[in-house]
Parts: sequence; C-alpha cells; structure tokens
Amino acid sequence: MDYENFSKQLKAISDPNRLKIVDLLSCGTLCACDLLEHFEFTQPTLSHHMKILQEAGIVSAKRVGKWQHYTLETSFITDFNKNVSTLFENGPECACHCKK
Amino acid sequence: MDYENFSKQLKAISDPNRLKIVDLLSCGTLCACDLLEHFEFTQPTLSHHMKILQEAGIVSAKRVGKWQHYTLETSFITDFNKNVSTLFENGPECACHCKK
DNA sequence: ATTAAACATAGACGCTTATCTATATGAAGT
DNA sequence: ACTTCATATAGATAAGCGTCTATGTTTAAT
Repeated sequence: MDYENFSKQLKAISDPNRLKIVDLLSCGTLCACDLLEHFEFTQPTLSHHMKILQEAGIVSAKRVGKWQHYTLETSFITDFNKNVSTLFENGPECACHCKK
Repeated sequence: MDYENFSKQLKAISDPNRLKIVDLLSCGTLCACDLLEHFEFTQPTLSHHMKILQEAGIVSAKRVGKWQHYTLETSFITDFNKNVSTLFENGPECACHCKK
C-alpha cells in the first residue's frame, strides 16, 4: 500500500477542528459561513483548514454567488475505508510478505 | 463524538513510517530489531515511534529477555473503525444535529 | 461608483514533530 | 566481573503546523 498517500489523507483529517468539519459535511453540503458558526477560530483559519481538506481530495468546493459550497468527496470515503482495511488486515499487500 | 481523542489516534498513525509499523504488526507480534530491518532510520527513531504508538493505545509492549515484543491492540482497531463510521455517516451523533 | 458581504492570501509567531548523535540501562553470555 | 546485544533516554536541530492580524479579491446590492 502507498503509505505516503494514506499518510497525507490521515494528516489532513487528524486535526480536531478538521474532524469536526468533516463530521458536519457528512450530513450534506455547507458554505464557509455556516461552518464557521460551529467554531471559535477566525475566518482565515477556516479558510486554511478548507484548503488543506481540498488539497487532500477530502472536500470539493463550488462557488455559488458569494458563497463557497463545500461537499465531502465520496471517492475519498471509499478510498479511505479501503486503506484502513488494507492496513489492519493481514492481506496479500501486507508489508511483512508472510503468507497467512 | 470525541474529536480530541480520535485526533490523537489519527495523529499517531498519520506518519508514513508508523503506518508501515502498524501494517507490519497486523500480521502478528514483532520485536524492535525485526521491525527496524524494514526501515532506513536509526534505532532511537524507531524507539520514539513505538513510544508514540504505545501512548496512543495502538500497540502494547512486553519484554521477553532482551527483546521488546510489540503487538497491535485489537481494542484500538475496533475503536478506530467505530470512530470512522461515526465520522462519515449521518448518524444521531453528528455535529450538525439534523434529523435525517 | 460605492459599499458591504463572503472568502482568500500574506506574513508572523509559538508550538510540535521527526530525525539525528551521544549516552544510559538492562539482560544474557563468557 | 566484563562484555555484548537490545532497547531507552537526553538533548539538539530543522521542518511543519495551527493560529492570529492585516489586507486583497470577488460578488452583489444600493
């Protein structure tokens, strides 16, 4: 498995605030101002977090008028779940190369 | 859900080298010297990574003679999988508090 | 055209992290 | 007792991260 790539996904969501953002988006699309209401930090900080989530392929953005609409990437979820399975299970891709 | 706690688990495995360590341990118990053979870094660096994995409850250690035997904590795997489900699914614990 | 609202970018600051070298500890064999 | 092997600890360093303030950009409304 590609540890570097999986590592990037994990690092992107391993911040407690970004975890909450993903959790909020798991219910559906939200704009930045709606997201911001759930946090104590400033608007530029949210912008920074959203950029990280986008660059990791976790979230996609679409401008609608003045608003940025953020949506969870379903491809990320399936990819992530696949990586988790590969990591914990003793499969043929395991780094130990043992034949269980 | 407890974002702080889940964040600690994620940060502990979000290093590519520690991902590989977990992947290696998913096949069974290994000692430090066996693990070290799979990496380029030094022994103190491995010791550092193992400490982080232990403190996160991901790995347990047991001394057998001169060797430290490391084992993946099954409780971590179930806990982790549970957290992942809660995060991505639109459940009653979701931060948005919407009733889907 | 101005203004206001929503969001992004730039730069700075303090804290954390991954790695190293050097050294300590602890168990086992001679 | 001394040495050797396996592992841990200490301290240093460089890079990365989360946050802030200040400012820029873009869209829409007046």
